[in-house]
Amino acid sequence: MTTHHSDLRSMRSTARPTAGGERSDRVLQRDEHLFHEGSRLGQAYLVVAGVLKTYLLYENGEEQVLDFHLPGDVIGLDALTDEPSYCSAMALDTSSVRELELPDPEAALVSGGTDAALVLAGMHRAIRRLSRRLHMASTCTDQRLAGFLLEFAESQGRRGCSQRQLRLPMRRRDLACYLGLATETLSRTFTRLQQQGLIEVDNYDIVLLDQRGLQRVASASPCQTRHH
Amino acid sequence: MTTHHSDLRSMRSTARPTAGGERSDRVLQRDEHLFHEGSRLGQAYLVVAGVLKTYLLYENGEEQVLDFHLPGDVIGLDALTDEPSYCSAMALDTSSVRELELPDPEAALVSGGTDAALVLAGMHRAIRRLSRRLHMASTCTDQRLAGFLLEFAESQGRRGCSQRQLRLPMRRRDLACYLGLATETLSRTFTRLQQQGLIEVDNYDIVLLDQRGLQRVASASPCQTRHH
DNA sequence: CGGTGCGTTGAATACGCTCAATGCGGGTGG
DNA sequence: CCACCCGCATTGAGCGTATTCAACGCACCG
Repeated sequence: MTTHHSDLRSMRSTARPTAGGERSDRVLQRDEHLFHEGSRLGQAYLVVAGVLKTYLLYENGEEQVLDFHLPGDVIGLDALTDEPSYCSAMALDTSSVRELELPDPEAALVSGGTDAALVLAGMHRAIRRLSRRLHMASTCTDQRLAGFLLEFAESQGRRGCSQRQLRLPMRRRDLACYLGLATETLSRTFTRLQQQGLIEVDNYDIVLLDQRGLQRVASASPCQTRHH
Repeated sequence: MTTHHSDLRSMRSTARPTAGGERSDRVLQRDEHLFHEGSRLGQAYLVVAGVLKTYLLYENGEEQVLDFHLPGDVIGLDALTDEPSYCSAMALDTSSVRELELPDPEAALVSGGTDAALVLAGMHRAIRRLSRRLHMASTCTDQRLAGFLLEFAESQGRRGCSQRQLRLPMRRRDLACYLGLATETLSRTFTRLQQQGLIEVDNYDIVLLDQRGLQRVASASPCQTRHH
């Protein structure tokens, strides 16, 4: 989970020394990965020396750095959920990390369908979502709105409603604050998508005319903007 | 914690029905708050009808909407950590929510210094940090870099190092990806802050000359940009 | 009928991005 | 030891996009 700037003090108390003394540290060379997105961790890591970054890579090659990790930080709280890691970790310089034994309570807590596991999974999902939105925040407006509409449609689908016809439950101002835009810009973006024949806008009622087209817009690389 | 689009299915299993049958739903009018930032929750809420937003308000009056919550969503997983809620929740329209009893295991799990509580607190912090960065992502470059430098200085302080003289452990490209900028823009921003006498830049070595000035830049309102 | 809230549209500006060139240090090989 | 290259940071010019400020349209309501 990439706990940000956790201090040693708090983790020491949770780290359970391996029977028989200190576990040896693992050394990473510059540009070497500690783990990759999607891998199953099994344990967290304490950064002992050096510096690492956790990051996400997107389809179009863009990279979103999530955090930098300096000595004393802990990486990979992910490991506590039974989900695969949602990000990659790479050493920016020669570094050294120590594996942390996960304390027993979590081991029990994480596996199976315990209540706590559900909560952890929920927070895990929230972090993944926020990371994705952090990246979306530096894309062009069409991309952001298209992405939102698709996601909203999907959530409507999960509720058993139409995935094509949407009724937005929020005012423009709130949606603008959600997407990080000025309301005027949001408005213009709606009409632009409409002019491209991707959606039909009638105030709060939106029809997704071309779902595939929206997908394309939502995941376009930055420079594809200028062809029209 | 604002669990995003958790479905009913998974939460029903964790909700413990109050002894003696259904708890009555609480109805919120449009623009009415369910809870405010900083308040202690004690329980989570299931959205039954209507729509709510969770959001953060910043010093300068800007608002960052974190999420919209539709029927079936759960708000306030925050309640599981013993931290006060880090965001506010407001009804965007007449809405109805149901209080969820927290299952016993968490009650025990959350209180005191259990290991699990540490982990939850860590994830909680991560979510708060990401939310903040999400908002920073739509501010001007000076603000973003100033904010980063101050935060980095503080983290250095916690490690017992100088809070004035920094040695950045990452390349420009990584920092740019972290801040959501082009490396050229980041470079220009460094020199701009230097020209303003706020910092001194020598490759990876940065000196914070005017910490208060940086604070001011970091938390400026959007239109304060154009006075110089 | 005149307010008020909200969404849209228009014009001008500012800001960050792209592409290209330059600077600079640290390697490597002749 | 020097020449050259390579990676990386910086600087410059031009451009595109989002923002700001302003006006207008429209529905709702007193």
